[in-house]
Amino acid sequence: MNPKAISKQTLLRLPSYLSYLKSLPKDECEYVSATTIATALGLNDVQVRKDLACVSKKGRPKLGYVAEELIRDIESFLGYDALNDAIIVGAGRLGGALLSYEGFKEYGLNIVAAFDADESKVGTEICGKKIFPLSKMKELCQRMKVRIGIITVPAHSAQKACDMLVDSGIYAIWNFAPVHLKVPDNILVQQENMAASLAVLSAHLAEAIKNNEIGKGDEENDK
Amino acid sequence: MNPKAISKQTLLRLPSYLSYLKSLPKDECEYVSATTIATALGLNDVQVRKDLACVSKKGRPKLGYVAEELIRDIESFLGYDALNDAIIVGAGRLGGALLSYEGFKEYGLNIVAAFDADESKVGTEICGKKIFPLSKMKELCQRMKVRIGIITVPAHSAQKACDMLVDSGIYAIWNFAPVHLKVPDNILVQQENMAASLAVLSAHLAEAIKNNEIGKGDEENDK
DNA sequence: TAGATTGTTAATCGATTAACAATC
DNA sequence: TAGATTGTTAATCGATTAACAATC
Repeated sequence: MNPKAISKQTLLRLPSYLSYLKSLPKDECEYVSATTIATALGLNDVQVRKDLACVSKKGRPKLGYVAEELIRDIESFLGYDALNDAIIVGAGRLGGALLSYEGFKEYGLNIVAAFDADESKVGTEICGKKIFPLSKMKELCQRMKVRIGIITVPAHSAQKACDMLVDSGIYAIWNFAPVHLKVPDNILVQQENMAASLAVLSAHLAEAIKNNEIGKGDEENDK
Repeated sequence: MNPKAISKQTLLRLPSYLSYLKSLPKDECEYVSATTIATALGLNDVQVRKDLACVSKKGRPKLGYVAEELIRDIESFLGYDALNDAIIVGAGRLGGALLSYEGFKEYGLNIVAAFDADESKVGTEICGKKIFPLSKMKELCQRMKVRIGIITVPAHSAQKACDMLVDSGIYAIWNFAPVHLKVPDNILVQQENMAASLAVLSAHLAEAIKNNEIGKGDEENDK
């Protein structure tokens, strides 16, 4: 059914390629090789080549790939060239930060409004984007044909927010609450798991301290 | 050298177990089975059992694991019981949001200060935490024995921020900039890749639209 | 031509899942 | 005892890497 099924790993790596390619000086680098990309990002070159093969045209032996083309192909594959409207549920600190971050437009994400249960927030604006009561969610989503919902409410109300989004006809959810959401099969949930990242950091640090690889402070910098 | 090397995948799942366990009503659930956890989080039960075996005591057949004990063991394994001081480089929107999020303490992360190149921000406070000029970073890190640095600067200055952190004696870096950082071998970088999450969301959505699984809006809700 | 690079096929590696005996 | 659950060993699966012929 799906002719070129792409692995999740590959999908996760594409944005790094994109940002690397964009960081290259345009005039100097018409061609870029998989080996170059791999070295810059600390990856295996065959892996990069396979990833690129999923989304772009063939490279040319000895030269590599046309950088401009690669950028366009990755962007179009990831859907960054078409703007998707999204709403945020939870206009707290994190929600506010996301709401006011202009950079998401580069990724094809356009946050149009926020919703919050807190009546004192309703009616106010963050960066020109209005905060509405939860009761308005369904109507606004359907009228504006919003397909993406972002959850930035506390963990205990995340499932409720999720249910409301689903009921509003949302198709994909980006969840910042550290909770596993239960959704119908046809709804996509992308978990943004900061707690998990933090766990990796924290565990490595704990391990290093236990093994005396680092001191309790900066001793290794002294004598 | 490392007696019980734990897989990165396991490490990433531990926080979900923890948050699930904490969400259980204490009085009702003295014991919790791997099967229950697995079902709740949409995982395989053997996987949960193997993960738990890495960090906790044996479970009891027919009953499961003692919930309280599991919570303690995971927390201690992840180092959440010992508070680590951290600093943030970049006091913009995202940096400010992280700075003012109290919840990190639960994960053993204590953000003590922020640094920013913008002179107009220097001297101000966010949630009682001071913003310092970059020039003060090294001295403060060494004096307070800070081991974790968080990067929330724009992509183009992330490597510079990173170099400064390394020079300041930082041991682990949590990077929110969508850039691959070059660091010495002994420094741990944890990449928080929102662009990658967004890519997954965006690509699935683009695919679904192409396959006509969803309409251009809410038509499927009509007639 | 020689050499860097591509793309593909095969081998390796690691993680997940299945099967099953042991336990309470 | 019967049945739910554990922990372990073996099988499966998928992703990464190695090897190599093809290309410019």
